[in-house]
Amino acid sequence: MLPHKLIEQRLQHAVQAILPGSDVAAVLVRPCPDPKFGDYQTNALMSLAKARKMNPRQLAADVTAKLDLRDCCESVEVAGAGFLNFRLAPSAMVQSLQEAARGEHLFFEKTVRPRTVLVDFSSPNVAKPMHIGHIRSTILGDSITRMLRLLGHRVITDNHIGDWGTQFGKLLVGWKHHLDLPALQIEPIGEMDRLYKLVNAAGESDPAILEQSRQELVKLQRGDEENLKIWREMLALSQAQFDRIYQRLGVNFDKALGESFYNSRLQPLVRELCDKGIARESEGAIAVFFKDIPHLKANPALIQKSDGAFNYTTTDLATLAYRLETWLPAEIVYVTDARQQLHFQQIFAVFRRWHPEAKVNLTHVWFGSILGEDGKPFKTRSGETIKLADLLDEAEERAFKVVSEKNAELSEAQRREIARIVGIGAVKYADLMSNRQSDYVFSWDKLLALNGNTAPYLQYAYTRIRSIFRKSGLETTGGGTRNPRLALAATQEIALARHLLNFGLVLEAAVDEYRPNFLCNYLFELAGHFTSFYENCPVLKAESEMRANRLLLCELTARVLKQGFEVLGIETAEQM
RNA sequence: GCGCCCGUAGCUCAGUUGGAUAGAGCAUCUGCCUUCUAAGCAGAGGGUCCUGGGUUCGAGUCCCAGCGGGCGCGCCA
Repeated sequence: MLPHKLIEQRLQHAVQAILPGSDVAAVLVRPCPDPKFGDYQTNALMSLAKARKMNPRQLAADVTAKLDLRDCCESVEVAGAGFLNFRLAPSAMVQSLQEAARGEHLFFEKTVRPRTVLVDFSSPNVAKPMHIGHIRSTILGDSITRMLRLLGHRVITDNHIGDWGTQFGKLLVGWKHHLDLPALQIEPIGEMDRLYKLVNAAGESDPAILEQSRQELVKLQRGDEENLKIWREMLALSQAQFDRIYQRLGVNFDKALGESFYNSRLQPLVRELCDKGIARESEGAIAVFFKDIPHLKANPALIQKSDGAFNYTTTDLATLAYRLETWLPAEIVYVTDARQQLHFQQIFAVFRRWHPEAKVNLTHVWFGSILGEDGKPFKTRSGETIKLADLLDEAEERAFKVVSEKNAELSEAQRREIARIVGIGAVKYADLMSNRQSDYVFSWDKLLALNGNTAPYLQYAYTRIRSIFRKSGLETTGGGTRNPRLALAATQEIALARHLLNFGLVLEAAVDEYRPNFLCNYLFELAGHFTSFYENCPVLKAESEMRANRLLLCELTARVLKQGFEVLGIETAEQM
């Protein structure tokens, strides 16, 4: 068991003994903010004492007296207002490193309570280019999925593609009257996008075109063969585009049930909500009102428009119900931008009335916008939305220039591959490293910077380790079990080892709050500890035992970095 | 008008159940490449955490009010 888990467990038992019946779930340890205090601390005893009007230092002393941590801690001390500081015994730290070296763990443990989680993210639209607005959802959703799976949860990813709706009326008019077939073959998305914009603009000055679009839409919805055929072709062309982007990003979905999949469920759903008295007619539409929910009081949810058509609230409700009956998830996570908060509050509120018995957790993991360096929504110079494919191309191109400068002796193919890993990694990392709820300013110079909290800096730390192993002629240390006398002496060695031990702690926090940036910060600090070690502690030039110890630290650091990157969806290169 | 979010170093941002002396990168300044990749390291300066109250042993974090900014608010998604 990892040392901090062991401490936590014993601590909870001790608290239970001193304060029978108290809720010890919140009695947790975390790394000390400053190593001078120790390795781990708990401040939970202060709040327990407060709630009981006890003397916090006395409580801490009483708990300490009940604690036996001689096998893993050098000292346990009461400090300050009632902190309890734990300093690990060097042997406990070494033991943990050796377990990791033997492959018994990588400083994290799988959950003891695996749950089924459905993650809904990305959701691009048919016949439109994927753009900058899709990137955060895609990358955050993918990383959240990877982290959950690493900790042993069962995850189903479902891409809720926008493949139905009023835009198809205009698209059909465009396709039938203005289609440029050669252009469609070369650049299908661009052509469909052009058709939509063309008809949309024409409709603004000519009501007849709008009427024509409505007619085509109605025909499609009624199952007209010709329109369905065109619609299916638009879907296939779009899916090919999505697949190319997802392949570049290394993102996979278990399911891609678009909005159209739920068409047949919408009318029955509205009828059921009306029959149950949850929804009612209002100004010609069908709406759900929330008189009893203060912040939704002024915001009823429309589930059927006055013209009889359904909207995305209807579809989302049908989708939610389908997912629940199909996969029985304990939780459904929606990864979308902040502007949809009200929408999801409405969806969740309607759903709770509709299925009050359902135990499922519904979570809206929302995120802020990507801004340009002028602080306004990120656009091209001409004011167009930035296409995702172009963004990725530019990232690779810029990375290629840097790699070529720094490492001109590598072959072009090698430099291209490194540029791909660094460029895509940099775009992803920039998105994941900031608090997802803040807007962030997109800057090529910052995300491809070679220092600071960036993908290239972290990837570089990894290549330095790999370089040591190449030079040593060893692939790895071979597990390090042949070095039972592992001892850490230099302060940089100890700082690095201590940080390695906290990987799992951080991973759990990142998953609990769906905040990959916790993991990014951890990896940045790990890379910092490593480079500091690298500068001060020669590895290959060290004498036999010290050399083996240092090689082991290198190997474990590389493994944690690689594993950390992997759950962020970022690749590593052997050299840069 | 109502609701949500934000305001931390010159700039861009972190800040984990409220917790110990508020951190990082950039920029500025000072050192370090006959030594495992200097895409690096070591160090320095730089703060009324928007303002004012409150709760608390303890507030950047919680509550209230105000100022400033972003976003959302029935037939788009």
